[in-house]
Amino acid sequence: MAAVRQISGPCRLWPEDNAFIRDVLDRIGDKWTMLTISTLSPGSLRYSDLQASIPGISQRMLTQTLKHLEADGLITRTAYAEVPPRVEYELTDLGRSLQDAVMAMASWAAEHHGEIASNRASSELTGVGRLRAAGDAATT
Amino acid sequence: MAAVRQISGPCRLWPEDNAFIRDVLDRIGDKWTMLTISTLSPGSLRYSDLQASIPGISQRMLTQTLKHLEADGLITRTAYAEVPPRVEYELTDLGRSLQDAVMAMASWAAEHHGEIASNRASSELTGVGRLRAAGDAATT
DNA sequence: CGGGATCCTTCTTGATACTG
DNA sequence: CAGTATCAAGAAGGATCCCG
Repeated sequence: MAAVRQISGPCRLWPEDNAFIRDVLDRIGDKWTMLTISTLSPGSLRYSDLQASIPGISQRMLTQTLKHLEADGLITRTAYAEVPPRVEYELTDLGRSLQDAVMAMASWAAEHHGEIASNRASSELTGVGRLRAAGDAATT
Repeated sequence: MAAVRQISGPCRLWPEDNAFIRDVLDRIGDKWTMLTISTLSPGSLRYSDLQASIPGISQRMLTQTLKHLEADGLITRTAYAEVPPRVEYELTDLGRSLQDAVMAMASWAAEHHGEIASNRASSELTGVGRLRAAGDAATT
């Protein structure tokens, strides 16, 4: 019922139902989630492999991200009761379907991050998008 | 030079350059940014229109988001020195190029948020992706 | 090896009040 | 109308220590 109803307007995508976008975004829009998904794209990986593949992540965030993804049904967690504990994580079909979107974002990021960087540098100089006025006065 | 170099591997997308992704993601991965971009998709809008179109946003976040987007060169800000101040925001070409990626995410979200929701509900019951053990154990 | 539980610091965000 | 300036609450994240 609350689906993507057909809007008669021009290009109006999400009427007033921004809700579900924010909901989904709050999960997969997070950087670690994105990186985790992309890292799992090639195939299943173990906890330590993931941690190694995602440089800046802490085990706290990795664990949390992994659990969220598992709870959302985007990945599966398989624990092998071996002597040296081994746990493998793998994308589910649902998770794989997200890959495309993630790739789109990633590709865009790869293609334009240079442009964005220079834009930011410029506005930094011209003071265009200047913000940070509040709390900046911590001259104490 | 740090672009999407061709990797010879299987599906390896981002070598060890997760950096730029996180960088871009930190800006456009944010929910307000996504919503703002999508809201501006149809065409230019004024500040108040944007605020009205994005229900939960506070003027602080709207202003901040708008400035970030402007600084990144994703939108343009045009102020008309009229008696009732009027400022219009519009996507730039760069901003429009992001639309696709945003749409991809949005579409995916629209298509699967229901599925995700039920998955989450299930794991909530089965305790699969259960986290929040800390402080939760007030069962003493 | 794979986490679970904690502590503590920083960043983010919302509510509010004021201005050109 | 279109922001700007502050403040305080809360969430997010990192570093640690510990266990099975």
